Amino acid sequence: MSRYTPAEIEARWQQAWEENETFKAVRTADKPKYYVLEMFPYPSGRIHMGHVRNYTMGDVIARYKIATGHNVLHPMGWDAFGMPAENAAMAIGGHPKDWTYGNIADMRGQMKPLGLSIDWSREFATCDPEYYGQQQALFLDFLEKDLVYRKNAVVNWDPVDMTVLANEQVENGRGWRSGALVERRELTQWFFKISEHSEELLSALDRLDNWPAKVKLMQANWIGKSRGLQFAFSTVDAPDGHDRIEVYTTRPDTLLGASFVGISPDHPLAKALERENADVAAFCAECRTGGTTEEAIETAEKKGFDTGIRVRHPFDTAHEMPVYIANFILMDYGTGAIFGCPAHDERDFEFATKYGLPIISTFLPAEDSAEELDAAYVPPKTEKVFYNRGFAGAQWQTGEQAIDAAIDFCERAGVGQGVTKYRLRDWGLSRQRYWGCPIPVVHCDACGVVPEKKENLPIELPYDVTFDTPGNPLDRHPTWRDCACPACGAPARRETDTMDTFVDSSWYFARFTAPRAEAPTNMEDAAYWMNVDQYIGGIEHAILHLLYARFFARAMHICGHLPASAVEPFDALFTQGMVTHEIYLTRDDKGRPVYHLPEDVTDGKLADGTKVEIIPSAKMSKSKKNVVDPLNIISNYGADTARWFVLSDSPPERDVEWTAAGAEAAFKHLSRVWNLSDKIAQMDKNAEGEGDEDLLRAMHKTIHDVTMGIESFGFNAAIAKLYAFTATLGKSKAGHAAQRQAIMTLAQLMSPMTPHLSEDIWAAQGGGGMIVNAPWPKADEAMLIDDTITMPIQVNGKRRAEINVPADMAKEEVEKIALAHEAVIRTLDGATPKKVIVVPGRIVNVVA
RNA sequence: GCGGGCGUGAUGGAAUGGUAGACAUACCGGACUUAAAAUCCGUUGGGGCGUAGCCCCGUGUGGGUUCGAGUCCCACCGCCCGCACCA
Repeated sequence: MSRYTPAEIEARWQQAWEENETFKAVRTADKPKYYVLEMFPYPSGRIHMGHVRNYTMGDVIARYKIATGHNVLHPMGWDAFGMPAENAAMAIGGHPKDWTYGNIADMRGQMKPLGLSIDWSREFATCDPEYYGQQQALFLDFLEKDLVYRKNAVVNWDPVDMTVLANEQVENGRGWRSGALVERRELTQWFFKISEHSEELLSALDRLDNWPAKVKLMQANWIGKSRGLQFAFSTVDAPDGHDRIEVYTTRPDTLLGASFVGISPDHPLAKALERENADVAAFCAECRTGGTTEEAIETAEKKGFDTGIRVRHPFDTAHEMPVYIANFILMDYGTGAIFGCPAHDERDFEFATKYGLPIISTFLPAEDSAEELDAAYVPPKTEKVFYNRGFAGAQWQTGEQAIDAAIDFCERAGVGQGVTKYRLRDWGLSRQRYWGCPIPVVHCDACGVVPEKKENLPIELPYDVTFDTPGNPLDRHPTWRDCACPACGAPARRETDTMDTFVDSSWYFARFTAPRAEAPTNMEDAAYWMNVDQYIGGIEHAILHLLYARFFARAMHICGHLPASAVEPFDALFTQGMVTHEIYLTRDDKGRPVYHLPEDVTDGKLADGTKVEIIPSAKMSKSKKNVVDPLNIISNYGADTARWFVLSDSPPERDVEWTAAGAEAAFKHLSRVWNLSDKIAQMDKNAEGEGDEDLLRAMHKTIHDVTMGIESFGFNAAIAKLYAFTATLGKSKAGHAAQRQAIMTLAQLMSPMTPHLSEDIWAAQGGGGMIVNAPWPKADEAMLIDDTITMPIQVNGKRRAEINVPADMAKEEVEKIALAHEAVIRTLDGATPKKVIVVPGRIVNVVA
């Protein structure tokens, strides 16, 4: 008897697919198209189990769609610009370009043995000049259509290394290399006008029926549409030009409870005061340390500085309130100034308590509630409360009603107007780094900022740069910056900032439809292949990447690079979970953890018998030594085993824990299937047997269940059905013809997950051609219906018995049989049933 | 701090509001073997009783809706993801 030898089988079929160009995406009129895309990888140099899981899921869909008669586009590329390449150059020397392309070659070599159905002829990397040159062309088109502009924005500044830091490079408010306290500093930067599209990006979410609800909700909250009142306080004793402070509030119903005004340290008034008052300057400088992330700002201790300036309450000019500079107010949202109502906002309450400010309620839980509060009273906006200081007179109403009433009242009183605002900010794309797409503009002393001419694209990165000092090597390069002004021809300077890598990943899906086109896209190809029918990636991209890509598709349409039908580029989205692994650790004499590799641990012990602590289900990370290399799994068990396992144990949207035992079990199962096929192939071709009908019924049910499983991303459930059917087939005594039909169908149903094994079985059974080209099996509806069914019988919701009845039995008949059941009579104990609920084909519930 | 998600046996998980624990792992038992491995078969949520059977409890905690809740609603606890310069 022969054995299952994946190494030999997999190499053979991969070669066959390649020779036949099986996965080359072609446009033909006779078939519908299907575009399946997994979020392309960053070329770190090693593939990991997360990649295997991501690409296997896409591959299952791609192969299933090939089998169901589609022209499938399933491409692969590399998100190749970014900081790690520069970090590597700083840490170990070498050049980011060499490092990146070396990693791409390595990873391609590691990916090919997985047997993915990828059209490799479309491969590109975002650091290819052919790609980023087209991206520069897009930038120039965006500039022409007024979709991009320049303004000041803050960055993290490391005062020791004299360089801009990414948020990731700021650790606890300090630079990761220098350890210096990070400061916020303003630079002039390029911005995409994404916020102009806020309403459209928000309302279009409703049409994305095949996106996870949670992603749409996160995007909607991120865009953050709100209705509120914008008005001004008039100031007392403020510097010239600051006689008003504009404020935006979503809770104008609390305006009569205002007790202070807060402004951002970056507010124009704060800046004016800073220039003339050393104490203010010191406070603002303190506020500007510690990184630019919203998280850092909002979790920092709330601090305020009383400017001594007062404002008059618009509805009671005798009521003067202090103006504080406060570190938790963001200049980017609203007007950069707020009024504080401590009674109905927890943060304001904390602030007022700290600085001894009055706490004035505008509504209370009840008419006779005490006005003194020991905490902010913040009920849901839909709850009815009693307004003791409302604008529509004292009365009961919900917050929602009161807000509308307040806006209305204020507008009529001439205090501001109702406005709609969005939290979404414009997308800053400038990066002060080398390894990115150069921004194709020139700075000329006479002409100002001038776009580069399209015929000069791509503006290529120079190769001769060094990374021995922090900062952007393009700034230090002796000649690269020097150029002629495209407008006047005078000597000018090239912009040295490069683009955010999110720009690269915001249109690569469109480029895949015509990767060698002389323009960013070819409209014919884009019209045929777009949209991406199924996009698959991690939930961590739920907001930024997906929002930017949606904006880019709109912008590309405006510039004529995508059809109108492609402004929502991803028809269906699936967010998959991570691959995790246990962490094994012991403690050193100071109690610090010492991590151990999985292969050094047996039965929870090290070789010397020391017991290890086990942390279950942790994200794979090199420093925790819990990384499993897919290449080891492939060389031990084959790609089909790795693919089968990552799909089998957990639902795709959840994390899956990699276990050695699970991988072993997957391999055993595939061996079992292979042996089963081998046994059937050796059977007498004319052999008759028993139970052909039962086997074929089980087969058709399996076809149905697995098809549903694949279509609904229930891969783990589909695999459970395949396990069960394998067991059924293994035990079957059916004749050769039925068994052959069963094993070939099993191979087909498994083929999206285990394509090599399936091809081999197909060939061994004389299937003819390759299984990858065979049409997907169809379940015979007549074979799915059972004549009799088992119905559980509940008494008061608890299961007490079950009965076997014909599937089409009338309700009354079922009820009669149920009530006559011995266990039901016993449980009722003489009581008369009040009601009997019969759910046909499902369940009977007797209510006593 | 803000936004989103998740929580079911020893473990990963299954379950259109309708028999909780499919399928797999692990454990235990059996067959085969001189033995082991491999392979095959079987048992296994917890507790109890008069043990061919029956009863009670059970899906993070506490409430609620329903004939019926793992599933829907509210509150709490724990963990995970994102927070605009990580990709």
